Amino acid sequence: MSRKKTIDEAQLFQETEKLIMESGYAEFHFKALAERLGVARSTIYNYYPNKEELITSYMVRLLERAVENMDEAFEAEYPVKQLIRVWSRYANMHQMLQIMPYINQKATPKVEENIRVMYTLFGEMKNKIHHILKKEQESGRIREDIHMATMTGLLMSTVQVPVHHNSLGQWVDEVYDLVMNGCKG
Amino acid sequence: MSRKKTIDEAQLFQETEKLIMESGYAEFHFKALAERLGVARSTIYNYYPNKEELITSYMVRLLERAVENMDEAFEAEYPVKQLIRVWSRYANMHQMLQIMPYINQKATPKVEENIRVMYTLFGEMKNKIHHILKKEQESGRIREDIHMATMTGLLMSTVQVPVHHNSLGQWVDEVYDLVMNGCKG
DNA sequence: GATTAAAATGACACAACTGTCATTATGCAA
DNA sequence: TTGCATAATGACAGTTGTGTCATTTTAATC
Repeated sequence: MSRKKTIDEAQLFQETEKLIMESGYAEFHFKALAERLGVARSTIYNYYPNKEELITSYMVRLLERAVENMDEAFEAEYPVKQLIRVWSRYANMHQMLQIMPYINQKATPKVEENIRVMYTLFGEMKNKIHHILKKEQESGRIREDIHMATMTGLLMSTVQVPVHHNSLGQWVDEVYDLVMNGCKG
Repeated sequence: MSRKKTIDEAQLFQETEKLIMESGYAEFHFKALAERLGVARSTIYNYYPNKEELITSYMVRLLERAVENMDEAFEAEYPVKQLIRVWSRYANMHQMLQIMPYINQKATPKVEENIRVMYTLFGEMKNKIHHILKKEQESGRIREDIHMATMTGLLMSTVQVPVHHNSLGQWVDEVYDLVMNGCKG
């Protein structure tokens, strides 16, 4: 019964990410999005009432997946290395998250709700990293004379290190080596 | 002769930075800027023809100063530590630079020129870091088995590590320790 | 106090995105 | 094939920032 939909949420999310990655958040508006999807701008309003809800919904989904994937690190042989690997796999997520300050976070109640959920997920991520580092400290593989917050911060900042190698594996190897052993000759 | 100016470039730059730091680039427009400066919006057009030229001019000035200040690291006893110190001193500069993708870089020829200058200055910064690391390698204080680009990247990414301590000095101590010696227990 | 050069201002036309809604199109089912 | 539910659409009004310019204000000088 009734008419078929021409787009779905998956396409919406996909084009949202592509648009933002290619053109930045300033270029992210329903006019540009509609063009890429091949539908009229007003069609998108049947799916999301405004761009803030669309983008934050997408971010929540990204974060949820990332949080799930971090559990791999708990079971890995070298948890910290696995952490860096998972972390780097979500490099574009980090790029997406950087646009948060530019989002009108009070656009609608739903947007505020999404932002709250995102902060909760951030907290979970930090907790997981914290747990892993703590566990590594207890088994003596990580030093205990540096504030945990500084180590967590350094670990999380490694996603900003540009990938110069052909394979992500090499990047992970080098960064892990540096994080664990430092630059000292 | 003639009328006195009510604002100058210094005020313009100061309020520009404050506005962006407090409200983000999306809120940076001449209407908001004029309100903070206590002048009419059109007044600002007597100083800069558009916001892109204003913001990029300011960034060029910031970068120039940062590049100058990096020379301190060459003469310091612990060059890498000094590098981290100078680097961290310009934390708000890094925050400012993050808005670059949101600037309409083709707004006017002058904006394009400013962007070019900025890239040149970036190059200089990278060169200086490179030189310092190279020199440290030669004196055996830094290992040589990791790609220079990865080490430079890690060093530069440390500005993202949040400052948890009361004093910036403690932050520098810990980050330097981690960068040099790693997390290994 | 009149003159004048430079600065400040408000109004105007313009451009771009937003959100809504009445209308039109589609596809299934009776 | 007709009826109906749902999706898509285009047009419209509203909002906000942009850039210009004729006019007004200011202060130094004559």
